Amino acid sequence: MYRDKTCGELRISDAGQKVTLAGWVQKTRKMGGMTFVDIRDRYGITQAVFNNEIDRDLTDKANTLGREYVVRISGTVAERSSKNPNIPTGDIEVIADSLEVLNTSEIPPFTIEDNTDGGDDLRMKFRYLDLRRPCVRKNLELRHKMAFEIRRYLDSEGFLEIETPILVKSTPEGARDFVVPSRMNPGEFYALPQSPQIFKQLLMVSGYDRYFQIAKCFRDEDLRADRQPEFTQIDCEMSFVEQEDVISTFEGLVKHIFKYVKHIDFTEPFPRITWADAMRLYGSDKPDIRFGMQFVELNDVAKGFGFGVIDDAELAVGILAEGCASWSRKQIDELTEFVKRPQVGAKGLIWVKFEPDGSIKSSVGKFYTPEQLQKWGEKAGAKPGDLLLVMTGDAMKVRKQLCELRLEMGNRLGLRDKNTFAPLWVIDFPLFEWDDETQRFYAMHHPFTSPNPDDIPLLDTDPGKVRATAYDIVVNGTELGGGSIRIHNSELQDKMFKLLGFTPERAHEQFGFLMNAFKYGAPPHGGLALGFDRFVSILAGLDTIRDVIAFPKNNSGRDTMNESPSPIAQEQLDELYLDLRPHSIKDV
RNA sequence: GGUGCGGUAGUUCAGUUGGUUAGAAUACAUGCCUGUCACGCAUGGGGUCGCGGGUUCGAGUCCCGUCCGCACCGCCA
Repeated sequence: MYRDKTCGELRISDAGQKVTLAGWVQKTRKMGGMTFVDIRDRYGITQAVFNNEIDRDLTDKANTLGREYVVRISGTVAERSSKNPNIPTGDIEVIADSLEVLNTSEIPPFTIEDNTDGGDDLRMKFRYLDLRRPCVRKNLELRHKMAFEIRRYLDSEGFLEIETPILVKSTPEGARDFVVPSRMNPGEFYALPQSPQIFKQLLMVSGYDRYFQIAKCFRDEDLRADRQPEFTQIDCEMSFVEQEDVISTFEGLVKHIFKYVKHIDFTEPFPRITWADAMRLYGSDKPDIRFGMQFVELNDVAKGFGFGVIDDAELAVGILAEGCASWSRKQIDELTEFVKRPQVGAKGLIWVKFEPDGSIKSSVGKFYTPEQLQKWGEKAGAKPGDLLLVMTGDAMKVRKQLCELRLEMGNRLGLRDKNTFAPLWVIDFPLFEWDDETQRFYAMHHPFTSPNPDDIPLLDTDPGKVRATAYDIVVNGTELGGGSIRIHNSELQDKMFKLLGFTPERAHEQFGFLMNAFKYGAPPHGGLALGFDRFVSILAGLDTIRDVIAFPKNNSGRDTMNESPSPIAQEQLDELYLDLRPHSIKDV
């Protein structure tokens, strides 16, 4: 046995005990004839002390230790004469009587502590050192704990965890596939799954009426702070259920996680909002409802007074920032600059200040009388001291732009606290999304999503108005997951494929096996998938999912630690019947 | 595919209008220090200013190109 205690467990009650610890040297502090060595492992940090007056050779040896040396130290636990209240082991120290260097270490390129001096780039290159830092380790511990509680909850609800293949069939719809050449089938390719969607539906046909999987998924699209090329979903499917059953089961899961992992009890049902209302009130299908500031539509009180910017726009819509009438010209100019950035793309920003003395100041004072602006204020519920920010334009566009401004205001006013969690369901998504470029409908969720039964007649007359039986769960403005009730009737499925522009041949080629399966008694079914990495990062209070993944990829999909992706040998290419055409790659 | 920001010591950064030997902190090394825990004090070593080209008497600084990183838009059923 290398050790009999960890570096995190010794307390004052252990004083007098003889112990052996093993770990990494966090820091040495030499105080003349006395040397303190902080030794660290997964569990914590314990101070060992060496004293010239007790053992000169041993103290000399301790003085040769460098950062991140791996050591084994034996000694006696003793109460410290000066305690450190900042660490759990701060009441004690180990008076060393032996020291063994198990391994030396080069000087690490950054400090192994929460407040590291290393930048992101360097930390990723030396990720195995970065993972030694307690704050990164805590994220992975949280991830483990959540995965454990997810399994515990779903098991108690009768779900079976079933693995589905990683080498699957490529489908053209949806995200770009990662593909894998098949050596045994020259010229043919597998794809890595974007999700286990079709397999889980087949499992329903097979009668496994409650399935889940903590599943790796792959999408070959550009990355973001919250998007990795490979990521993990909590993927679930249930048979003989309606939307309400799925929602209540997974609301239960989310509540269970908050309760047992974060010790937060949600006693009330999560709020629900229709997609149409979410767009109208927040300009987003994933609203952050930690704060209000809902949109106020001003067409009826602002149009028709000869101000072109508003008269010519489809929609004038604003948000009320309570107590912000005192904001300076400079602060408001910053907001204007913010909405004019190309990423937001607005032309400008109209502001109206309802001063505490009852007067009104505004950027559109030339066009509107105070009485007219007062009407705006009434519509928005403005009180003296409030600031109304208004944008105009094409309805869908201006809502998106105002959404950005609303979130920015939330940030500036400190209304987006990381320790506050505001989940909600967004329901009644549209079934289709019209694409101007290709002049056709696309499935907003996926082509297996069932239309709302009430809207089925509209499929033939006005497909754009058809609502789907689809739902998303949103927490703090992040889409945590979504799902739908699926189509289990092959006639309806045929109709869907037709509306989506599939020829019967192509539908058969792509999804024939699913269509065949549906001929043999498919039960009504539906499900949902939660983004596991996002779920962990939300609970960890992080903006990026990178820090809850042990070995993440960077912005360009590269792993800078192992330098992947990388070229492969000509022999490997030959074996796979691949011809790279180097010139065309260079030209790209 | 696009926009923005960044790349200077092991690390994090500063570097003015283009001008003397490119600095600070930290890390590292050496010495002193017996209760430190962000220990302290002293001394020291450490630079392809991402790379390539250009302008100039002179470039870390200006221009062009390029590579890399981060954030975002497009994209992500």
